[in-house]
Amino acid sequence: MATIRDVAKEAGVSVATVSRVLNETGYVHEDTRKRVTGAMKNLNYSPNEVARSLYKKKSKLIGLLLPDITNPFFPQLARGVEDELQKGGYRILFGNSDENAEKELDYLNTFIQNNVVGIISATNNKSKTNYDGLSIPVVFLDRTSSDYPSVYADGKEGGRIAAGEIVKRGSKRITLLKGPAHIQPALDRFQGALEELSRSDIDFHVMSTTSFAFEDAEKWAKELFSMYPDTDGVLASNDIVATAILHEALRLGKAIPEDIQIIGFDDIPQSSLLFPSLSTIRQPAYEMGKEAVQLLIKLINSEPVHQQHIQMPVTFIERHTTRKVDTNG
Amino acid sequence: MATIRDVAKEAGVSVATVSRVLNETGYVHEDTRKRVTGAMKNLNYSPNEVARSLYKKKSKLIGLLLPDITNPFFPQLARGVEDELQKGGYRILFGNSDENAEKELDYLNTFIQNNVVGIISATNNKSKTNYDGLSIPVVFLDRTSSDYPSVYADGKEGGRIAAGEIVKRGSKRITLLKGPAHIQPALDRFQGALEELSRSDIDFHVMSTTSFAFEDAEKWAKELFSMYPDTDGVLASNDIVATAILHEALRLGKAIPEDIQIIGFDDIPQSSLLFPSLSTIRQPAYEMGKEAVQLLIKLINSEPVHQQHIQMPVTFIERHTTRKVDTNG
DNA sequence: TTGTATGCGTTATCAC
DNA sequence: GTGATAACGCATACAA
Repeated sequence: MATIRDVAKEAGVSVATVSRVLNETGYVHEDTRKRVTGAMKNLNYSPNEVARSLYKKKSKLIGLLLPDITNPFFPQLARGVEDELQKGGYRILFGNSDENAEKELDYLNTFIQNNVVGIISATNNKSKTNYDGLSIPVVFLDRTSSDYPSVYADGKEGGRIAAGEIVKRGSKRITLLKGPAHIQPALDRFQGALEELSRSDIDFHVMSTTSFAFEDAEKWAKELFSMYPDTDGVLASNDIVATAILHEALRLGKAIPEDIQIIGFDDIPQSSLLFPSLSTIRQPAYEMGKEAVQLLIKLINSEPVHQQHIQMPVTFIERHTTRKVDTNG
Repeated sequence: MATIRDVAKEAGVSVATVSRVLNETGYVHEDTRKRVTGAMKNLNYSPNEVARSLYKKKSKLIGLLLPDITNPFFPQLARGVEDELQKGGYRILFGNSDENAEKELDYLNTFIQNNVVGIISATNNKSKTNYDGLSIPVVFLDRTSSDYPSVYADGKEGGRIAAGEIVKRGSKRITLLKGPAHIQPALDRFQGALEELSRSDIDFHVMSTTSFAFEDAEKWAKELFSMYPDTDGVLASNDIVATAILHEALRLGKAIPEDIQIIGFDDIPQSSLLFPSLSTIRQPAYEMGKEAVQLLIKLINSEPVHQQHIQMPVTFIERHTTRKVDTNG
């Protein structure tokens, strides 16, 4: 690896001059500028970001902390983050926390140790104390916070919409699935649905799905139909769980959406490829990622920020696990 | 942020001594060691990885380059990589290349500029020249290479198995889907299937699916059934495409697996949640990620490596888009 | 057993 | 316009 010194020697100038042409700071004669850029080309020079980072006490790195990239909701988020970050020349230091406070703290520390200039975190740990005392901006993604800037979907409204739509379409014995209690967005959508359901005259059960893991989804599905066999409407905690419910319902020979209606949450890409395709509440994951980055970059640059808390809209995606509203039963 | 100098002052020793206790190198009296660790605690000191990296010319960072984390096959890989890397205290600098040579080169450059000690790349670009002249170890993941260490599944064998199984189960008019020509693993599985099919007396068509994107999957599915409406067996280029085919077949009122058998490739997590659940050729993605890291770390440490090219086994996962072999038609 | 001094590759502050 | 040089935080060779 060629260093700035090598370039300086090759071009017959001082390192200061090389640095000037590199950063386009200060005056430098056109001729020498050419000699320098020529030397850079010759030596295939590119500046050492580490040295730069050490001196300036700031890098072009940001830390991205996700609960688990294996959950199909997060790749979308991550992609939004990356695409937007790339525009500003930032790079991603990446980690999965598994919603584990210790792992989270560990990653946070190494982010700091590597001079990241900002952090985007989508973890839902109670221990926000992990973030206190950080001298760099943090924005929470898919997570509300009064203390920190955040970008999140309107889960409560999503829950309300889902409940409203399923009731409007004629389900009478609804099962409401409650996601993990420690995950705020899951709680929000649950509470929204609960609120809306309570407002109606419909019977409903609440059942807890204490994880969003693929391996467990099937278990919840079987449990649901063994406990509430006459359910004719399911409000799932997310699309994974909804997929498993759909699978099990079909396996049991139920007609969808005639016997049972199902509404998911998230609108992960594969939901439209199910058969019948899954009606769901869409969160604009990719856009949320981008939004979070835009906010973070403003913060990094100490630009004025109008909104510290950005709530993104959710929408009902009507597909084929719900009946048409005209032909409701 | 406290520096080593602050700690030294607080403990009343020199920075060298602090460095010694930090790295457990050289002798240091127990008493002073305690004073130093105490001071570290007091000041909440943790070493600056950037300075360290600059001095030692090596970091605890590795670069991970994926085609697109949004493709459900890759999160598994990524997770395997991360989990294994974590054990060694390494962190991930992450990027998606979109199989775009320019983006790839861009990421590679910034990896180098940030002093990564190794790179794992799952891109399938022809331009392996991007990697020549790198002074750090690279291992290719999900990609064969004679020039570089690599970890990949036996795609050709997978293709053979898939073809063999669908023939054995009685499909007579098979459509073989060919993935993007520039993606070697897709080509391998195609060629394996082609080979096996050619060996039989079965009629078959070949149709190209030139991308693995969700948005296109539906298009391939419709195209397939409009071009080859009497197909009774589909060998899909991956599980996404298979999912779309299944969806379309069901939509057309075909009975699965009686009218059509479908076999996918990858065994992404959601495949088992489809209905009917998808028969597929499993690649051990998570394990492949781990394997790649183990190889990379040996390379980084200049340890002897028995196998530069690790081929992982693929297996047929029999689910419900294929008929039982006893009751074949 | 401990301290001093040097350098890792850059940028920025001064002189010239 | 350009060039020395100090400094960023750390690890090491060498002295003491």
